[in-house]
Amino acid sequence: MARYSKDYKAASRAMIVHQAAERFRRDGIAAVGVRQLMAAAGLTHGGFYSHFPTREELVAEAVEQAALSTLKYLEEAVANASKGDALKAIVLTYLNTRHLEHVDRGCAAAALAPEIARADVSARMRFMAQNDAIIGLIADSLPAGGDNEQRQKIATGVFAVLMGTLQLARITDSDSAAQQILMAGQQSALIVANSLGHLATDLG
Amino acid sequence: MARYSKDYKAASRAMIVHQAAERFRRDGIAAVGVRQLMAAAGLTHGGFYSHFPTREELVAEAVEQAALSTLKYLEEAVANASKGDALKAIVLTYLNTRHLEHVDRGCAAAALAPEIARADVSARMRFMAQNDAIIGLIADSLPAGGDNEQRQKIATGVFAVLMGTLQLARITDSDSAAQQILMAGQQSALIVANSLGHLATDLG
DNA sequence: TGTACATCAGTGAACGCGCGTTCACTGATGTAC
DNA sequence: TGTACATCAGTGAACGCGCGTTCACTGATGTAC
Repeated sequence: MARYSKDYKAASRAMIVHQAAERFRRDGIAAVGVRQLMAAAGLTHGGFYSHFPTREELVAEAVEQAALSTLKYLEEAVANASKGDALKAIVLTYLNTRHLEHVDRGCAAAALAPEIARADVSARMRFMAQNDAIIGLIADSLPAGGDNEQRQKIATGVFAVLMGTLQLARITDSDSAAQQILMAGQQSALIVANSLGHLATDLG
Repeated sequence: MARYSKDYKAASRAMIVHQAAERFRRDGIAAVGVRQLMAAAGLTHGGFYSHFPTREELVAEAVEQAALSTLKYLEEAVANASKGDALKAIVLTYLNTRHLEHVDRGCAAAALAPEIARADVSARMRFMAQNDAIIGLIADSLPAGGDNEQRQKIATGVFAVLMGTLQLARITDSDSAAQQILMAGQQSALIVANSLGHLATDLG
């Protein structure tokens, strides 16, 4: 691409965001510096501030993009699933060995949720917009039943199981323990999803 | 306490671990330096290495202690609950506004799971031992039914909902949205717990 | 087409700062006689 | 009881290093004529 073509700088910027989205998920947001990131994008660090006003702004953008790519990945899984199997497709796409092992390409929430909670308000809001879309996709994939509010609650619960399960499985040192955790999460996610239409459990 | 009494140095060490357990949860493990930690414990940084061989060793110990204190807190909630309400007590103790707001005193998994997954093997194993005890407490609090293996799976799923829900609720900028997430998590956790004895949902 | 100049994406030295870790030291407390 | 010495928890300067950020500069590409 020509250095002065309309898209040249945009491509550099996209590369920086792409590398950040991967490395933040792999190493943690706090552990990745501007220099390493620019080097990973094939650039030197000095140019960073012609693309982003601050490192924080890149964090917001990278986290948003990471969440967006998980949304797209799950949408694809749903599109490829046979009718009625959308939810099962989401659960098995999210809770499997490949996703367990590829933190850097996986769900931003699973890799970074507590760190995102400590980020500035703009990063949190941009992340949440994408993550709410994921929860919306889950809501649309639930079995029939319930009003919109109830479906939203159940979808939120399903996502919490998925994310929490993946995080737990990533902490263990044993492959077999990780597999057992993944299977527990699969079962629990489907239990929550299939509860729609049963009597709601009341905390009374 | 006398400077040369048997417990003097042990008390300093305990103070360092205590401060680390709080600050790691509040700010993230990577964001807390040895100097700030020693200052918070009322000491200067040079003495750190007469207590711990490396910062990593403190991380392992602080994370273990943080998880242990959550275990004790939940055990107390169970002990104070009327018979048959143990699980409900755990869910309402874990998913409430107080816990949401007090990251520094709360569940280590909810505050740090992805960072713990990146820590060295000793930290991960020591954390997991305590966290498995929490899951064991949940298993013991489930309604009757199921074999041990099934109860363990369900307890793992319940914990994943609890942890995942708290993390999601902490990301939002809005109190009311956080409350809605907490309520969704409460409902989902109880749905998973009460599934014991129903027909297991199969992934077939 | 060839030359002069403007543009601007990217470079790399430099800023002050905090990191994890080491180490010679201080000085209060303990023990020996 | 008083003095001399040993112990050792804690101190703070110093090490090399990477951080986020700034800025004067480079040099390839573009435009004007």
